Amino acid sequence: MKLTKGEKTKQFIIQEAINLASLVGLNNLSIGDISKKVKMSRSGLFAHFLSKEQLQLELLKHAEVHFKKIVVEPTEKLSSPVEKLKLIQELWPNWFDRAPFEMKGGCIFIMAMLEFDDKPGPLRDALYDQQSRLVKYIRFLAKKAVEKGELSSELDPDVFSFEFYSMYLGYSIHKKFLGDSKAKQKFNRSIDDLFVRWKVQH
Amino acid sequence: MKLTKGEKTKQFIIQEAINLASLVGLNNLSIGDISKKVKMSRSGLFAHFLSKEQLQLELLKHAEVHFKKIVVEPTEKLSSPVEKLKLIQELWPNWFDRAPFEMKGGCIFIMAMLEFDDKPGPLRDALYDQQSRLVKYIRFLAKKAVEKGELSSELDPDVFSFEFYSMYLGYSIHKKFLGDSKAKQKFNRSIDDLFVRWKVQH
DNA sequence: ATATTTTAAGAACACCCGTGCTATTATATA
DNA sequence: TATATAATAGCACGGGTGTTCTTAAAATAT
Repeated sequence: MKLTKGEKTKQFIIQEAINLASLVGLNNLSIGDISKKVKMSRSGLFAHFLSKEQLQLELLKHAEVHFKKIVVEPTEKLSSPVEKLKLIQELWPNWFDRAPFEMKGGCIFIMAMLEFDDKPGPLRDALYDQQSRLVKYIRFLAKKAVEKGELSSELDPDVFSFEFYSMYLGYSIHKKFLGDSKAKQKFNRSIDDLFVRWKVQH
Repeated sequence: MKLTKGEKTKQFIIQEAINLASLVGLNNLSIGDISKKVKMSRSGLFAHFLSKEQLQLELLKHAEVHFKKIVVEPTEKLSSPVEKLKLIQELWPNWFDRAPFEMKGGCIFIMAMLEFDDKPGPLRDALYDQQSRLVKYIRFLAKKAVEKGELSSELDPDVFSFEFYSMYLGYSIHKKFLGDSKAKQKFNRSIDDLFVRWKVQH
């Protein structure tokens, strides 16, 4: 399939904009800043999108597509729920490093959640949708693992997904803001422990 | 001690501004918005601060003072490290509800960390300072608890504080953004479990 | 009651914002 | 290669930004 020039530059804009958004947030992102980055006029860039909100939405969708591709879809080849969860554990931190766009500022979703939690609209809806789906998926896997006897029947899948998700948040903050070089190590220790704790006794 | 009129309105400004900042973030906070809220002119309000950055710093400091008063200082009366940690567990979620200012948007520190993690300056420094001190305090208590034999000697205080802090982050996101009404319950289940896990066997 | 200092408002500053309109240039198609 | 279409730039708009300076009013001290 051949991309028209417009489509090509649009993709380029999106990649650069995502990088910028991971630094300043989706909301603080300004069309002027992006246009400087891609060396276009504000109006020329703007013509690719119907509005700023539309631009933000496209960035979010674009990031989501790659998030799925990088951390969720690989798990579909595995049959064991626990193995799936362990693959997520491996792929989730630094997932953005494997994406075709840069994300120097860290995970764009976390910042976006805080930016939009008091700002109703299509952006918050889309973000809520994808993040709650992710949490639900983790919970689903935990539940399946219990059913299959891979994890203890005393495990509450709701609490499991809460802890798993929390650890990722903690990892992000520790690594990015607190500058903790052992953040990933601690993340893995904590998740590993989560599995050990709820392992069925043999 | 008698407050001059200027000091009184300044305090009022700070309270209203913190409330606003918890909704939109410290960075997106605009002097125009605050002035509308307190029904003053932009310049009249501005005169109370040397710059916007100074205003942001004062908001951060003000919030910190009350955070300490509400969740840290009460623990100083207790002698047992584990009891101190359990009191933090109780006071940390919704600490802002007990503060003299409103914080409708949730914990201001979490949002600020994400806003400023790529923005070097005095604000990031102050924030880094207070948050890392908090993590260190939790780690210190965990270490003391191990030394006193209240927690297992196999516990790594570094991982303990990582998990404790992560759970608070998870609690905030689950409650505020994901609208999880059981967020606090899950937070407590997880922290309780943290203590059970590392309890010394009797 | 008067003098002085503090507090607030008003207007103006240069700058950035998202967006619409118009003209020009580059591309794709015949 | 000529023509139709798509992509981009330029300009202008109303409005918001932090900040400064000048001026009037209000609070405080004498």
